[in-house]
Amino acid sequence: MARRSDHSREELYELALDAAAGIISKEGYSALTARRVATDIGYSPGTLYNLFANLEEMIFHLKGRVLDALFTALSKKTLTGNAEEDVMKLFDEYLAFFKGQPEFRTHLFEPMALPASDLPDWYRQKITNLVDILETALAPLFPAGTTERAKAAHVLWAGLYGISSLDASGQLQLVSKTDARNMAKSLATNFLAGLATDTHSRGKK
Amino acid sequence: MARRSDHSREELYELALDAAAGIISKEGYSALTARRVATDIGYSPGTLYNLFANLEEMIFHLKGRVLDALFTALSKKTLTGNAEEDVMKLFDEYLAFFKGQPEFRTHLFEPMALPASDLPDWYRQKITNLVDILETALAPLFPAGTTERAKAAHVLWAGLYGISSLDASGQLQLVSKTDARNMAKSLATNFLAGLATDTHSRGKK
DNA sequence: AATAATTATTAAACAACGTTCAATTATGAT
DNA sequence: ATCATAATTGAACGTTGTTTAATAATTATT
Repeated sequence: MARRSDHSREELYELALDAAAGIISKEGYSALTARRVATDIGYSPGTLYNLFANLEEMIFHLKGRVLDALFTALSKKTLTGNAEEDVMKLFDEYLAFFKGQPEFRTHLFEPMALPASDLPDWYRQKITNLVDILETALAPLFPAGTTERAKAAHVLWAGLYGISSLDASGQLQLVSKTDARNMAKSLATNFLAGLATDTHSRGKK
Repeated sequence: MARRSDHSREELYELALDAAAGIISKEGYSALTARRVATDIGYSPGTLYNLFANLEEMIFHLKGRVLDALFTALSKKTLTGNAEEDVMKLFDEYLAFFKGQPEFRTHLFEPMALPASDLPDWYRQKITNLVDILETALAPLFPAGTTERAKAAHVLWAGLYGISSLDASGQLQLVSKTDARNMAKSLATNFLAGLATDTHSRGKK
């Protein structure tokens, strides 16, 4: 019942998130409890409440970490200038990132069940950064900074999110034999081909 | 501490799911507890465990109900034979279905966090039925029963799921001003246009 | 250097949760 | 009428998230 100073506040923060991630990947999301994290880092549950407002906030910060890690993975990819090829490159990396870690995909990559206005700026920014990578891959197809480009990036982002979501939950294999990569490729190819026809011929309907 | 027979097993089942849905829509998902449902239907918590193995299973059945309701809503739409128009009709109905009920979309339309092989057949069937509606709308574009048609339906389904997911969590408004319907339209239009080019010209790469 | 203020840490407690179970009583079968 | 079966319950168990008063280490002030 005393002060310790074995770790700084920042160290404690990292320690807690490390422990939380380890628990989830080794024993599943349901094993993640405040007491368990506290035990694993050698502190009492109360200490966690000095770092985070509550468990939910701790998990929220863990989600932030996942966004960071995905950003790092996607950033490593070098783009060729061929939009379709580059989009597919990013799609592949995205799917690979979560492969073998369905627990992370299922529980740490979901949107919050909260009004978006309550999302802190640092979290919004992490998402924006991710979508921006995709938008960059679309640069060859659009003049810079157009709303069309942003919109296309968002549709691709949301579409891939959906594919990855159904894949992680095993729902893809329910109905079709098509795997996630196959579907992602179909999305990228056809959506981009469709964009091309839009740009060229304006007299559709 | 006695037997009652005020309601049959089936009535009790419906009563419980009614109560659960009411609690969620009125007070949010976090208010949904076994004790609360029991209180609302005038039984003790133990009775719920005579109906369902556990709370999770009860929620699972509630999810089945949501799938049924969505199926009913989508089935009412009459298709015109114009694929793009019909797909958009279905997309609109889908988005409208969850509008104003984000709690349902967020918590009762998520894939399970379980191995797909554990999903009971009745649940798989409900999902299949939904995707089949979408596949029907693609009939004008493909010979019946082709894997291409099924695949296209699944990509559209997953894509819409992603859009609706990010929308429900408010993440769409985070980065762009494009709303869900707008994005759904972009997905439908461009993906279908892309499909058309695929069918016609086979000499891409 | 001594004292005061602040901060980190903890053990213990609280209320609420999911779930189980022995006891009890109504129903259905013999 | 009797027996078996099934439904219902209250009470209990273990666990959870969270709060709090007490305690001791650090930091600030003099």
